[in-house]
Amino acid sequence: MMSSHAVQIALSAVIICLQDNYPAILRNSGSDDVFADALPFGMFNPETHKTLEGGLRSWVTEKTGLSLGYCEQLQAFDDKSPNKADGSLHTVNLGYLALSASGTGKNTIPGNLAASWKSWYAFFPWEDWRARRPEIIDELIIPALNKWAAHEGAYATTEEISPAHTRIKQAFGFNNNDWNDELVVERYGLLYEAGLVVESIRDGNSSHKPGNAPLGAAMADNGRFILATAMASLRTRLKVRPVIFELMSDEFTLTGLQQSVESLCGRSLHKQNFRRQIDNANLVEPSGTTSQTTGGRPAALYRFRKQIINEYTARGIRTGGG
Amino acid sequence: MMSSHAVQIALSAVIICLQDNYPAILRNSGSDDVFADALPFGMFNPETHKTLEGGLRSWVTEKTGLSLGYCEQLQAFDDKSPNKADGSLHTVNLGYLALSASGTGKNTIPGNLAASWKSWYAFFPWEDWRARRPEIIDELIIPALNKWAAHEGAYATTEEISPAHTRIKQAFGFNNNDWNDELVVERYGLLYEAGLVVESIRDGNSSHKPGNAPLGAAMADNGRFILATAMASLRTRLKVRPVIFELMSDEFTLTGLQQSVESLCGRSLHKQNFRRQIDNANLVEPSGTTSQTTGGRPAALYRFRKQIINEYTARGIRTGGG
DNA sequence: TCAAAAGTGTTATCCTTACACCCATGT
DNA sequence: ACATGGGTGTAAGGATAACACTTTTGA
Repeated sequence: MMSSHAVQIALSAVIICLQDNYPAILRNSGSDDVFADALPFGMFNPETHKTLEGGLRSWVTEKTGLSLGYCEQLQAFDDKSPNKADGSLHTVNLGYLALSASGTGKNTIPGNLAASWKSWYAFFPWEDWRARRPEIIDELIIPALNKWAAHEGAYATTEEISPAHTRIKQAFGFNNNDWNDELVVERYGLLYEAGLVVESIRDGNSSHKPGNAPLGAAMADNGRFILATAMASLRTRLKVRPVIFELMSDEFTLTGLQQSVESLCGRSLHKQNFRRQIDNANLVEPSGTTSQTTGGRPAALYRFRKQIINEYTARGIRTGGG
Repeated sequence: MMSSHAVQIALSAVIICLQDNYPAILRNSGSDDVFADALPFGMFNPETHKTLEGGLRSWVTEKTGLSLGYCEQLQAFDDKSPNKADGSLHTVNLGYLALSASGTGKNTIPGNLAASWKSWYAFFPWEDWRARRPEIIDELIIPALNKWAAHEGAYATTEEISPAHTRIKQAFGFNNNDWNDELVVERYGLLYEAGLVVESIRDGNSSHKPGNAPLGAAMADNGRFILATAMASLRTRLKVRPVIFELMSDEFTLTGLQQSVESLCGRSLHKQNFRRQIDNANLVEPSGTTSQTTGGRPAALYRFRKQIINEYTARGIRTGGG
């Protein structure tokens, strides 16, 4: 007899690698509709998998051939999709963040798979501030959110700012200079609640008029929410642990390192200060060789000083300011 | 037919409140052996519970009568206990951290329950540095760990420090001054691996000779590991978000606030700098009244400025230095 | 009057931020 | 020569860490 507590656990993976100028995630593209993109996942099998993370690693290797380095559990996510009536088990989504290092062929996946890399900014265009404050924010997002908040916060007094407006300001910044790159989940959550992303309409959250502009590419199930969590986690982690090197090739230029960090946190950084940070933290050492492929003066190549882990708990990279 | 992927999810809660001078957790004390203390939990029921956190809140309210404030999912934990052969479902433990505010009667739980509060330092005596560096570290822990590491790291060259020794130094501090209060999991993990806590012997991790001194009170299953995760999370969170006020009464003195923070991070803080922190951060406002119960000069009472959340993303409390 | 705890003022130091400038290579 | 990107030095500002000292109560 089936216990009323029986569920199954889907181990969903946000697998990230760095491509030319943006972080990319591995996604399955099965169907043909707007929800075509889905996070790859495998079911946890308690009989064959000793641990949850072990289960994840085993299906990733099996299905994609990628060998994962850094791997971190994100959270267990509620399945918000309506219950299937076919008696199949309720599924709980356990999200993981995994990093795949750059390097010759390391990120290639077999051609026969319906999986491929896609820029994470395709799903979150408002998160990329490297060139400028994205137009989509002022042209579409803020007006639509304010409209929603005005409706939502009708009960707020005129003196106090409504809770909804507060959330908007916190998430998207009070002014141009206080954008917080870590609030990815808060921002997506607002857009979802306000009915501005396609997933929100799909899930029957239709008490709000759907915006007619699609804000970023959608994903199946709660894939985009899990991705938002992964982005936030990585952007946070980056600043306190040297995880960036899990994504780099063995050798890299300082500018290359800086661009990688920038692509992850979606902001451009101050060159000199970035270099001093790296220098002070003793995170890298020169490999002795140079790269001539950068266009101007040849750049010295560096590698990660793995020994730093033996010296003290290695810190990450500060990205404050610009 | 039972799917091979079927599991059940136990929602385990680390419920924390502040008692006189230490943080306390709610624990069930059922049996009579060393593993008597267990984290309270309830099974997730997908038919009645809409969400995972909802499921947790509902059984906590039902069984304990406590109304939870802040609640945060920690992680899904592997069940390390050997599989039962009785065909019952494999259980995955989903850990939560929940805070219960102080105040008249707010933390009282019905007398008919086999649950009660217990200092978290009973389980982790080496984590309380408020009075001094705990003797247990130098008298028992470090010698035992070094013995284990010497055995473990036999392959290390004489020039390089062995990985095991590195982990010990990182977790317990290179010297007296660089204790990192957030590394609770790393420290417990080391003790577990080295066979120095009773749980490690119980779980059959007996390749190492068991130490004959019990290091802290044990817990059933992986309860102590989950508790370690909760402590680490709270100590980290404390410094970036104003969660401390979820544990305080409505009104408090600055010294009371400081002692609460100290009890959580297990370190004593510099009074003047603590006050300046609080002042600069605009976290509290005077209530206008004073408390005469503190022994010396009456102390002004303060309350949390809830509006701060409307002004910007409120920060937490720095605890760096001493 | 003295112990005990509350509360204030000031200074040295370091890290962050920002600016201005020089160097080596390809075209 | 000049454009392009690599690389360095130095100064202003703010937060942190540490210091010494005064005030108000109860016993």
